[in-house]
Amino acid sequence: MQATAANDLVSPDRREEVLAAAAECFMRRGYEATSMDDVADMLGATKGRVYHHFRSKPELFFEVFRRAIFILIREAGVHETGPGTAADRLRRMSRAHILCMMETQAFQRNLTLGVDLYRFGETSDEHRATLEELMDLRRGYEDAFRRTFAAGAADGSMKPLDPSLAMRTLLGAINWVAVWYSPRPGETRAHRETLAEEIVAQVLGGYLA
Amino acid sequence: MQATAANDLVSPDRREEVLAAAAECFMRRGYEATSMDDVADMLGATKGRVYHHFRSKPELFFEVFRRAIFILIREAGVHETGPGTAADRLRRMSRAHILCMMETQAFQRNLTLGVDLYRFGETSDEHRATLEELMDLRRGYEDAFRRTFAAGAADGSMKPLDPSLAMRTLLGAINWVAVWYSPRPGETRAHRETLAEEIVAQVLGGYLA
DNA sequence: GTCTATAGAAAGATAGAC
DNA sequence: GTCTATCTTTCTATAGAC
Repeated sequence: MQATAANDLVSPDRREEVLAAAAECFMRRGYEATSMDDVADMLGATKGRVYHHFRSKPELFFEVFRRAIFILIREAGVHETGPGTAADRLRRMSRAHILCMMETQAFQRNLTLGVDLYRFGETSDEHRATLEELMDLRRGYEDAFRRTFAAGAADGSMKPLDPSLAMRTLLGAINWVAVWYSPRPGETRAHRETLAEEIVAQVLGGYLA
Repeated sequence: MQATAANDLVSPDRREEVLAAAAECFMRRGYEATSMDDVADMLGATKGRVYHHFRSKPELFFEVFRRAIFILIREAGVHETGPGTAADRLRRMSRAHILCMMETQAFQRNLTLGVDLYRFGETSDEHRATLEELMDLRRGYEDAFRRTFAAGAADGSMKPLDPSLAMRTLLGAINWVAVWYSPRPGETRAHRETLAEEIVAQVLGGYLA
């Protein structure tokens, strides 16, 4: 169908714009404090446009969340398999994770918010199912770090620490980048990569054998 | 005045109850998602009680925030001065910080929320001044870690790393405890201390000379 | 010091024009 | 596909009884 083909080209981009605006708003003000009007304002539009692409505010948030975790899996998670020792692989995973925190900050900050919603939120059955699915995605991503810590203990490249605890302290340190980082004017990718390397060097030092 | 003396004994406790309930609510649902009715419900009371002790919702939040940072300064910040090398002092500071994250979790989670409010929030002049003051308190606390990293480079007990970056990665790792930690039934102080020691051992490893 | 009742503002969501 | 107008609910905050 030609109409569908056209939509595949045009509609996703418009939808994408709404999504990016929502991520930015959620990051700035938080999920609850962000109104649908805020998202629309950021686009220079009105609510009508937002509601045309997303049924409700929770669904808008879920899409932002899903996007954030997909980016992490694609950019960092993939390095779980690769050459070298477990320590080498963990270094590549951490480096990529940090760059994601810096370059898709608006999306990534929402991962933390999502956890809160999940742990304490009173949501409908439908939304709860979606949250469950999203949390599974996040857990799966975290498992890659857990497994790599275990692999490091096995291949001798890393200290034999509790893999779950190590995963949490490592992810804490590098997730926090999304909290304090803000790009300097004129900053290049090379600057961010240098910064990421420094952080990795500091953080991973404690886990290496 | 006897009335005042009585208030000094009674009123603060009632106020304290409201404060603790607010911290708990803010942690569970976040600041914006928490209504004054939610806080009252947690007390088995109505809004009237909350508004009797706190003029507005922001002021309630500010008090929670202030309490959180005071606890950190009192419990962890004080260890900046003490015996041993800078590494020894940083160990004691981190250990105490982690225990605060576990034992006053409800209060501590709000420190992160406060940062968001400050970075992007559109607040009144009065509230902005208060936020400025609270952020100075937080900055001052962070400076203790920064200074101790610098002292560690000077006395040779720690690697000569960028103190600001090291402070951020360390605090990221140990702040994250408040995000993932949840107390097990029957857990004792001794359990938490053991856990805190493990985390400190893992995290500080990378910074030691 | 706490409650009930309510005013006033803001937000999520929908209907229908264009 | 986007806008205007509006319905409905929810929330902050206050007034006044007890």
